[in-house]
Amino acid sequence: MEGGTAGGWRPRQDSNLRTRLRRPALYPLSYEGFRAECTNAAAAPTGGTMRRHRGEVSVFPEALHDAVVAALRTAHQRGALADAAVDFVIERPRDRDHGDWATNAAMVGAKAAGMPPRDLAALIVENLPRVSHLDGVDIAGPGFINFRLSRDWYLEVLRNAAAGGPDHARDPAGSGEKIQVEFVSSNPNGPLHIGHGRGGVVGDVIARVLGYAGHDVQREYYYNDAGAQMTRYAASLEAGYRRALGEEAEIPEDGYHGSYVTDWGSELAAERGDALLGLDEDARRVAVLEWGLQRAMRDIEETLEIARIPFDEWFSERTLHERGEVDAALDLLRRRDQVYESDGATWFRTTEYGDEKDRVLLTSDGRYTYLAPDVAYHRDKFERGFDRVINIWGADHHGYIPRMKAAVEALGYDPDRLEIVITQMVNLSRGGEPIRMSMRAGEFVTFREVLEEVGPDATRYFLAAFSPDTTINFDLVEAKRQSMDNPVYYLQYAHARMRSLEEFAAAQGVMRRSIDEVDLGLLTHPAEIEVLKQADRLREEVHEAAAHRAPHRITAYGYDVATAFHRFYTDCRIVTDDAELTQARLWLVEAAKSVMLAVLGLLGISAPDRM
RNA sequence: GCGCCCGUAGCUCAAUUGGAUAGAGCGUCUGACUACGGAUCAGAAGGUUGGGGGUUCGAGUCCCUCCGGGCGUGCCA
Repeated sequence: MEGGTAGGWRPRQDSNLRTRLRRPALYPLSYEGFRAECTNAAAAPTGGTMRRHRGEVSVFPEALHDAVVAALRTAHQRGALADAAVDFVIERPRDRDHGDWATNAAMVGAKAAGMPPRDLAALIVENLPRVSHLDGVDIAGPGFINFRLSRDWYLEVLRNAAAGGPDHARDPAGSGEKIQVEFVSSNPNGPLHIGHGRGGVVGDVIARVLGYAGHDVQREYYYNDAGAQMTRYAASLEAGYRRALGEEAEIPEDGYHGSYVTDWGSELAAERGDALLGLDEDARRVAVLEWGLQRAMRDIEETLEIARIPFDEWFSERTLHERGEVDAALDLLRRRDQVYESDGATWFRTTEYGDEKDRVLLTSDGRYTYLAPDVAYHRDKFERGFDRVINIWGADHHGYIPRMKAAVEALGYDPDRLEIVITQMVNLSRGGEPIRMSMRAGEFVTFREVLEEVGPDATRYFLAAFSPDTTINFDLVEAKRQSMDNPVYYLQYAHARMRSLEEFAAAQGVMRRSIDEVDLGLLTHPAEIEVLKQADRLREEVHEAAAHRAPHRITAYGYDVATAFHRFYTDCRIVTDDAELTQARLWLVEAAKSVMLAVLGLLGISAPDRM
């Protein structure tokens, strides 16, 4: 068997099997690694193609990559090509009329081959080995080689999706990395706002997508239940409490002025009466703080539950202090000579890692800055054995990336294992009227209120549908309108139609036979095949969304699936007098339902039977 | 000033991370079921991708430079 080091045409050592499926764990960067992975994963090539785990039939685009490499080698052995390396890709053509897959191999290799791209393309096609389910190959444009798959392939896709249910394209648990996704992590001193909501939905969908792609995912919420902001919160809440009891009390200038402070102050008064007034100042402050912490956490947890955002771990900053991890982390930095004293404060040399200035860890009056526990926290994360740690942060925190990266590196970990996803801001409005948001200064619409007004499905769709890099304008009136302004209903309606079809068929006395007894070859209508072509994209779309931490690709894909199904529904009557065709089409509906349920599940959106 | 994000159709956004003729939805206009749900489907119009320069077979995408918007830039969190 040819090894990766054999002469002749080959991918460059660092070349990337650049399909739309790209996670290293499944699709290693080098051709050699790729081959080794196949062997190790008990997914060795069978015949000209490969089969994956559990009889999964997704052999593309890998089979095409192999075939092109083989063609290049054959051409080389026949003396038609000089020895060279080429870094080509197998990808979806942008224009679907060009075929199912395409490669740029002839274009990127033309220079090394010393021949025009189209000539090299012809040479490749000439030497291409047989690939099952490959129905046509042609050369187009500047030298693209386009591949067309057979209808039989898509019937395989149907069988796989129909039999496997919503998880039919899921990669085996643990086949990827061990990843922690930490998100929301709002301080427990008030309700969540829409920005937290966006981070929550983005983090949640990323976690779901990573899990579907085979990664072992842990979801974590880190809350700062220590530090100066909690003291200010307690002081604010105490003022609210005193007012509720009829006393004169001012919320401190640097405190929290939202209406919830008044509300929760009244709650506290109702619960405890004036009992806290009898305590000495320190005891009272502690009591108020503890009550306020619980109250805020309860509100946050309830809100996240409404939004269907679960967490595996709620991580308290206090526990870091209590276990001495903050001091230990600082000691470690001292031993590594990463800190120094200046102006009475303790500084961290983050500039040595590319930060624009050094940062204070211990203030001149001996208090930790927020950075100190954060350093300890990130050390704790990596000590827990994650291959990768992903933090979802709001845009207002982007300035902290360099120092966190610096901390991770200074602690001795590869900073690339810490990844920060920044979500841009959300501007709330109602009917075009901007709603000003200010956590500290007063009025704002909470995330919970948005969920209650718009509904979790529409809210989640809206917050997931845009690239995290895009600033979102979230209009409450638009978002809850049940129209095309919010495509979530378009997706849900597709599913409701599928369910409705099942019921209709049953009411007509039509039951699905075993798929093995059904002639799927009767499915020839373009709208039928289009549904299957969309279904075939599920796995690669998940991997793409996972690799790029891009939830919006799933909403876009779901839209395409729904479009294909609605078109099919319009063009092809499913339940007819033709019993055989009815069977085939009912199975097609079943396959489409698997895909739709997978998408809705990844988005955390409900799949109603009727609407 | 410096750093990060953004600038694409009237509006809201995509664009397989350098691929082929830049795509969707909304809005506008024109159409479609005597049976499975019209929250549907088909079609049309709509673009100098903010401006300029560069890199190469090829640029919305990468580099430089202007212009405009947002967010940061604390011994606050």
